[in-house]
Amino acid sequence: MSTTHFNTKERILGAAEELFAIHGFSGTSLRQVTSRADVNIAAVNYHFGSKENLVNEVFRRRMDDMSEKRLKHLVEARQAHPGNLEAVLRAFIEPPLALTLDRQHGGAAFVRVLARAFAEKNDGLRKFLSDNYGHVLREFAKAIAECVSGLPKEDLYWRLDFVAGALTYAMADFGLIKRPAGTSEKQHCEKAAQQLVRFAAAGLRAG
Amino acid sequence: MSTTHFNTKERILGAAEELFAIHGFSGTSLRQVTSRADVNIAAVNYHFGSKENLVNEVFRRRMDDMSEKRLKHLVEARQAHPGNLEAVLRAFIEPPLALTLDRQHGGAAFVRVLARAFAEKNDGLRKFLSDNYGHVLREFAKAIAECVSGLPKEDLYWRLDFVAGALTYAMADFGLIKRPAGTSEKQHCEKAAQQLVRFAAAGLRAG
DNA sequence: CGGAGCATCGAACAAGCGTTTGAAACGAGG
DNA sequence: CCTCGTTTCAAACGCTTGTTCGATGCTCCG
Repeated sequence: MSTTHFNTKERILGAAEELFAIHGFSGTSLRQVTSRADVNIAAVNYHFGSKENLVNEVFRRRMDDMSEKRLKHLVEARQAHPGNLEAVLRAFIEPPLALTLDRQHGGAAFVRVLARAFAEKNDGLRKFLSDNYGHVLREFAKAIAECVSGLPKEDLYWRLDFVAGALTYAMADFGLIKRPAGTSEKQHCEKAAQQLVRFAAAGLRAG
Repeated sequence: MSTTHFNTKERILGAAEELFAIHGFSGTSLRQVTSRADVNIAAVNYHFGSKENLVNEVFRRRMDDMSEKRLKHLVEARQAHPGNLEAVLRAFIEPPLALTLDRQHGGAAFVRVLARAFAEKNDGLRKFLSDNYGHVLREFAKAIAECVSGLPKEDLYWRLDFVAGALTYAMADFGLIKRPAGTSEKQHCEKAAQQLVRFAAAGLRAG
């Protein structure tokens, strides 16, 4: 069998993801991982070869899925609402934010792992991400440029970075905003997406 | 004497700051720190008591200064340009961005340490920051509310988080933007500030 | 000179780290 | 039934971690 939650490999990936989100990569020991996964310590090196390799696999498992979703949404958005900036931004913002809700499959933990990956000056990891998923960002840059006519390329790149930063913050719920008691997690996530789309659209259109 | 770069305590703080920026808190060993500071390993626990305490001191040394600068700029901005959103944003954005230039005193390293602090789920550290410097953020929230009339409090807080996220990203130069070959570091920093102020102002004013 | 007090030193501590080992358990196919 | 390849296991590997220790050097004051 391949991807049930009950084989050793998947259990290790899940536990590692959760612990990396909380304590960081170097702050998480393999013994913590294997203990949470209820698995022998030697299983990590048997299945993944090394700790560094485990880190990479934790990323690959989610990033592939997320990038695919983003690009699919982008295509749909450009067909359904040609030239509409908000639609493009939703395609960029909603897939990662939706992961926040995916508590069952551990997606919630992954968004923090992702945020952390950018803070860590881990060059190997950053190169891995840039090499494998950089084309997604470039695709969105093109789409946005078509929606905001007359925006110089330099300004566009600056603002795309700002949007990415704001998104990262929102995903990892750093900051001031905490989910109010009355609202569900789903509502909170939709609120975040809606707020960010409005903010980012206005920022990208700035004169 | 108190704050020269040549006594043991300051050398440790400086080395720790640089290494924390590169390898993170748990990724940096005290032996790396003391080796770079050219100091005996026991000096850390003698002067700071523990590694955790050293981390806090690394923050306190810079944050006090930065918060003071931000609030001072804010007061000046409100006097010189009452009701002007861009002026308020400059007071918020420029002090941390200016640290990027302060390579001589290690400020450049600190901005990365700061970015990392938010990614690390280190609750002790986050509480420390929120307790000691939360009032600064609240002060800016008030000032911005006065500049953008009719903006609901909820929207304001969301957008403040987005600005903070974008700023963090810009400071640590994650993202796409890299300094072009022809421009000085100072020019690049001013460009970042100008771009971010324009972007954030438009975002905050979004209808 | 002599002792007090602070700072620094090399050396050691127990604990935890990532990784490796060799043997035991397992299910499938001859 | 027995063997083969795969997976899991307890135990140990050598090494690094944060921290502590007692001794040594230093400076200042009586």
